Amino acid sequence: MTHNKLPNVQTAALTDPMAARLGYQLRRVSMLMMADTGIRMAHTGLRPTEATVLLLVGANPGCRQGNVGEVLGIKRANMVPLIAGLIKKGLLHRARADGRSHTLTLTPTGRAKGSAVNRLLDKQDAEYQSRLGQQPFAVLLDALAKLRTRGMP
Amino acid sequence: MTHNKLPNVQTAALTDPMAARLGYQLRRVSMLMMADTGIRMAHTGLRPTEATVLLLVGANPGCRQGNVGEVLGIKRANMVPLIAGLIKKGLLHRARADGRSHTLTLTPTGRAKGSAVNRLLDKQDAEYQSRLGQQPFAVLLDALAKLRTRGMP
DNA sequence: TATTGTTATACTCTATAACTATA
DNA sequence: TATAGTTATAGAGTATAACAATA
Repeated sequence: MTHNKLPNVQTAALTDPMAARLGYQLRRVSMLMMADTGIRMAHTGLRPTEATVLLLVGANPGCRQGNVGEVLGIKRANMVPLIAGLIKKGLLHRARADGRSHTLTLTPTGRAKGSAVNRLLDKQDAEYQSRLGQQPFAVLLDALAKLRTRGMP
Repeated sequence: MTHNKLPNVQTAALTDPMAARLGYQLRRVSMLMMADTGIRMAHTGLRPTEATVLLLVGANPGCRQGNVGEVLGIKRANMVPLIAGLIKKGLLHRARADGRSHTLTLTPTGRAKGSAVNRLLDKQDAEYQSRLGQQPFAVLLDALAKLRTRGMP
């Protein structure tokens, strides 16, 4: 055989010591799926994080801004530009609850976007579920929920 | 009852429409676990990303820089400061393979750090496994592997 | 011409500390 | 005094485009 290319340390597939690491695999898959979500919702003009805020406010009209951040794990300081952006896009309406707290509601446009996002996520989850199989998909979601509640330190 | 605090829309626990969304839960859990990993390895002076590079090089002495990035999903451009940092810390040794490619190996110090990181990750995974149960833990890892290979678009 | 590493730069999301004003 | 929102700023990680040197 001429041009026999024996695998050497340079060209061989590397052994991946992370393959069995839960944290690493969670991160890689999470990033892949997040990127996929981002592409799927690009036409809405929303990024994944903005979309979650939109959906949460849609499900809880009149909720307070700080409460949204609490539920989504977004720090108060980081909520400010996020909310401002959604208001600027005409998707969110902010009103004073009392002198220091704000109340959030979707505008009609925001509700429409929210529905579009929900349909899109339904489709995405359906695709992933059919890839994994219904039962492993359910086990996966259940395991993730357990890891969130039965407290990470 | 004086001071009867009836739950209202402001103080009530919000309904979370993301609860059943795979992508969202993956992201939240991934971030929690990543942060936990970061805390556990803080004393090594390494961040999680640096640690993965260290472990991969440790398992594949003499591998090329670009190949490491490929396996870990890190772009070439972002590998540069990452590798430079590890060399500066005395953990990594870089040599020329040919005029354009570099070869990476761990220094003795790097090997020691790698072992420490591996022990630490073993412990972490063991803890999470005992929280979830052995079987769901295995199903979880398997599902994640499937989601990575049976290609995300 | 394609590959390897590099530079420069921008973007997303997150983290921290300090400030204002209200309760 | 504690809370809600805000400002400013830093950081980690990622992404893209363009370049030099080499194969």
